[in-house]
Amino acid sequence: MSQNSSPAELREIGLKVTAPRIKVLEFFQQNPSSHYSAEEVYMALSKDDSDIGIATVYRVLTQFEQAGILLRSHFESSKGDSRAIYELNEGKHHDHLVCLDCGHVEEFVDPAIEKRQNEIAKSLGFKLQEHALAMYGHCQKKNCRSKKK
Amino acid sequence: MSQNSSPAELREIGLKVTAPRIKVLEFFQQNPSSHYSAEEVYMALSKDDSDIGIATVYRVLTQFEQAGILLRSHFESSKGDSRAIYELNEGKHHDHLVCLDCGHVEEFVDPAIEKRQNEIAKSLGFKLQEHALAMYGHCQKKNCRSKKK
DNA sequence: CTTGTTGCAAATAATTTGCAGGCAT
DNA sequence: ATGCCTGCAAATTATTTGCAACAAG
Repeated sequence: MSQNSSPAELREIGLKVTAPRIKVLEFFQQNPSSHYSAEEVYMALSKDDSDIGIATVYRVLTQFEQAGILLRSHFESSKGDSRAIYELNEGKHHDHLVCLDCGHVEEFVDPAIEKRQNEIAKSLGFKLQEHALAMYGHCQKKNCRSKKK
Repeated sequence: MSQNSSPAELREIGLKVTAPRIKVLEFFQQNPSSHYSAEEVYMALSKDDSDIGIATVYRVLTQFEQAGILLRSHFESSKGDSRAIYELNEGKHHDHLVCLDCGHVEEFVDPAIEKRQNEIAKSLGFKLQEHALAMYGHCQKKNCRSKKK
């Protein structure tokens, strides 16, 4: 049944059910709460089997983001790593804490911060629409640094 | 005297005092609390007078950022505007509130938010190093939208 | 069928780098 | 003098787009 959710979701959005779309959607559903760049999705799906072009991956990711299925972020610490990162949109808004060494991403929500943001925007005369808060630091996992490029 | 501060600062950093560097530094000093992309700095300096290459602008901006004279940020709302933005580093940390219509940038600092960030990082086992908080919304200035591209 | 979709290659956009000549010290 | 700098053009990186062949409904 979790298998069938893919085609259904796609139809609801008005997108034809094609192999590339199903593969991308399943990839994210199989790895919830994980963050991937277009290149990483492309690599993962390529190694798996058939031929799916990188351009198609970009197109599908964009369509999914516009449909609200995926969320796009950009994590840029001082040493700019300038590529978009996608994750499954599980409804609940959250911010990110990224490990500068291994790339591990923790998600979190803080009511106090959200509240202050709204107050600040209002006091400065802005109609707040969205925000992006990313914190960068060093995690303390044993396997940290493993992803270091 | 404010004129002489430029060459002095450059020497302290160990960079030779050259025309491009002086021009870029003065450009930012003449427009404090303003945010510019490499392209905008290049345009502004080109229109002014002599020939300074865009590559040199990028090199100088990078050097100034590494020297701590400038701060680099990336403002990316949903409709990704993917270019780096530089501003004079006036010592005091702050976050940004960007108008999605005219590009106007307001700076702010909120002790409550800073405090919560540290607490969150600690609770998740991270040694926090830096963070980037950008809020996006609509300002209410009369001349808003003028910068809309 | 008919229009949406895909892979490939070429095109963009932002930024970086190689190189030979110039300039600051 | 001499090594740091600069402009120009070519190279990179991330992402987008044109196009003809192809497949979903």
